[in-house]
Amino acid sequence: MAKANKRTSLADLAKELGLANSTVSRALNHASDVSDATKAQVWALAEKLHYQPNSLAAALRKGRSNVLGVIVPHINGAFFPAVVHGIEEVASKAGFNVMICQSTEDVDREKKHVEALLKAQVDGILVSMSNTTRDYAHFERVRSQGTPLVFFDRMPALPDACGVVVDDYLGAYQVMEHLIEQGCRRIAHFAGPQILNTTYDRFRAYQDALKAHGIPYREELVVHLPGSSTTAGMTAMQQLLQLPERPDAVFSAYDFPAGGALQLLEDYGIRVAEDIALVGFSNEPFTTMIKPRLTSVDQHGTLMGETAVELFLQLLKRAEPLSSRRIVLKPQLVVRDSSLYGQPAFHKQA
Amino acid sequence: MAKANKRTSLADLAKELGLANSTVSRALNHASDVSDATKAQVWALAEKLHYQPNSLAAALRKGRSNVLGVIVPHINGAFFPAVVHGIEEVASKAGFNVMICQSTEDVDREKKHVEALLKAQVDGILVSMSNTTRDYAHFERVRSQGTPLVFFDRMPALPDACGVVVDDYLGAYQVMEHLIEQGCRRIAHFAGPQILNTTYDRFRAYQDALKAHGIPYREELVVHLPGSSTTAGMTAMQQLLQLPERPDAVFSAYDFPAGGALQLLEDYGIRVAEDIALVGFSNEPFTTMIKPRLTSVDQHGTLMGETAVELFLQLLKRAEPLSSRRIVLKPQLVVRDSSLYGQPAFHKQA
DNA sequence: GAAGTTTACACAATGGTTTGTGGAGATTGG
DNA sequence: CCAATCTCCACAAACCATTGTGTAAACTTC
Repeated sequence: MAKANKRTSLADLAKELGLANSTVSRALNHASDVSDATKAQVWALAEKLHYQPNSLAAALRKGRSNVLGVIVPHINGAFFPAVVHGIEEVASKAGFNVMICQSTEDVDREKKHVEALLKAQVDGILVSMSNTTRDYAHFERVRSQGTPLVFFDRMPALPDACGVVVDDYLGAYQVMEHLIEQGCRRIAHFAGPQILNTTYDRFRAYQDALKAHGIPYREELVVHLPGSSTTAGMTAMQQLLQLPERPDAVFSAYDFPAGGALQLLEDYGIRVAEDIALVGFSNEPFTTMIKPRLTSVDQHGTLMGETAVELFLQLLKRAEPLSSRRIVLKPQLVVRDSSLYGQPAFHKQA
Repeated sequence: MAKANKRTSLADLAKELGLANSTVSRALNHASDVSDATKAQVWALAEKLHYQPNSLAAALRKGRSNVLGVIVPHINGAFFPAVVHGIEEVASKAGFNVMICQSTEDVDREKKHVEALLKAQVDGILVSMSNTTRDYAHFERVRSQGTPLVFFDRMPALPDACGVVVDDYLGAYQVMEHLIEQGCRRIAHFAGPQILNTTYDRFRAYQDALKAHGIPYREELVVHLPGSSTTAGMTAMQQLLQLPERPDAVFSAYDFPAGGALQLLEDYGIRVAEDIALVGFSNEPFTTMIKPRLTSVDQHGTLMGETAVELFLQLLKRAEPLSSRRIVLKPQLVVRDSSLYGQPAFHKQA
């Protein structure tokens, strides 16, 4: 009665049955070249001994681990969790395990995680870049090894990069057209880090939309946020309120700062929607809970995660030089009370 | 100029340098029994050839994968993402990769994920049970294999189960005492599934607190939620409003239903806080964004994740029969406007 | 009934690393 | 100068499953 903690291996089954390892393996897997009788024997014993195949050994031999690596900047807010949700859903269905890492917006940790995932022989890596990533050498390494690499949401400006993003430019442009349609003319912008394609595109759309509608671009109406927190939005709003002339709308690159601005405006007795329109970006759950409900842009996080995995699966099939594919999802402008300029937003009747 | 896509292995280094595999291995690892000169040689060549150790092979040989499996019911809301955040943080720091799975509240998927993780030779499993889990055979299997098993938040009623939970009973009891202190006497409860220790404890505390303060328990004031959504809370509130006598407080086992109730009450012109106190549970981000701000209970999700990993690391060290340890975190009642019964909650000045 | 095909399995190599053992050469001590 | 000790490294087994090849026996076919 020793420890006997050792898991039963395929070889144990073989020895017990007087078969060769290969026969047992074939009996358990593709199962050609082995009689139904022995198949039954093998399966019965496997069941009885609680045999569990060792994925590591199989992966080592087959050169395929069925593990998918994922690197996200963080797991805060609603967006990235939604993406992870979608990723896990589809990956799991396709027989893949998901290894998750967060870079915490730190390129060094991002690099380390890439290394660790490659060492773990993952079959592919899904990554949304940190906002401190400047060079892409660590990503090049992945591709040069032949490991499928799929970006999502935040992707580098490389011509041959695969990924799935949402059309931030379009989403932001729609926001702007909506605001202009509402009669807003002094539209302010809370900008995110310009190094990221996402927030950069939102800013670009802000500028282009102004231009297209003959509205002059005023630098003083753009506040670069230090983060995406509520308080960041409050101080940004405070800054705007100190201008000689108040903006009549604010388009924030994130939802939480918009929420902060909303709170601050309330404290100042300035009525959101009636006096100043407010729009966020991301469609966080709280946007439907607050008063007035916040107009925002949905990024389809779950769909993005699902699509990213499907793209990965495609890359995995073809051993070809990984044709660069970029899938662009359409964002959805969700108009709610906060952007209906000039109209009383509170107590709108059902 | 063939494909040459093959990654360079330890054996390649050995051959190139005319050394034995063992020497190269020792040079790269603990590095005793090998001269500094050859160590340098090995490292130099490893660098030059971009050698990346194959974790799978190492894990297979060492019987240790440095992978931690995590099973969560889902990745929605703020709580579970926070836990995952904490888990990844500490696990990563300890040199572990994290494999994440969601059961989607489906015990069958939970079982499959347990199987998959064991096959993947994970060094331990962290799990928060699905609400459809009735028997714990699949968990017993894990422990019988000697794989450390740590529950978090939702754990089974087994005497020898390890895990980290928050004291839901205490949190809920504090909610009740707070409400009673505010003068509430007809306190309603939105109850979660009674199969889960968490929501069961919240309900139990609700009952006990009433009893302790000589307030009769009224069955009609308890609504069992079909889910934890906003709409679930709205219909539950609607149901309560049809009672001959209105409750003067609602303690919801989740935040979102409380938010839904708040919206419904507003539609009916019933003032939250003034006319009816409202308390949720989980301290979702939206609780601070809405008006009135929602009183809630913080579950310290991130801390829970961190603690769970630390508990796992302890279990991993000792090969002993895994002493059952249950770590209980203190929840934090966060009193905000919505529960200040009788007081006007809106426009409270700063 | 001989030649050719199929069936069902065994043998052995393979994947990449770790680790116990052993041994040649260099060093030290008496 | 010989024995004892150390250094530094090689050899080979082990981890566990997969897979190409080889080979008996059973079967088909004319």
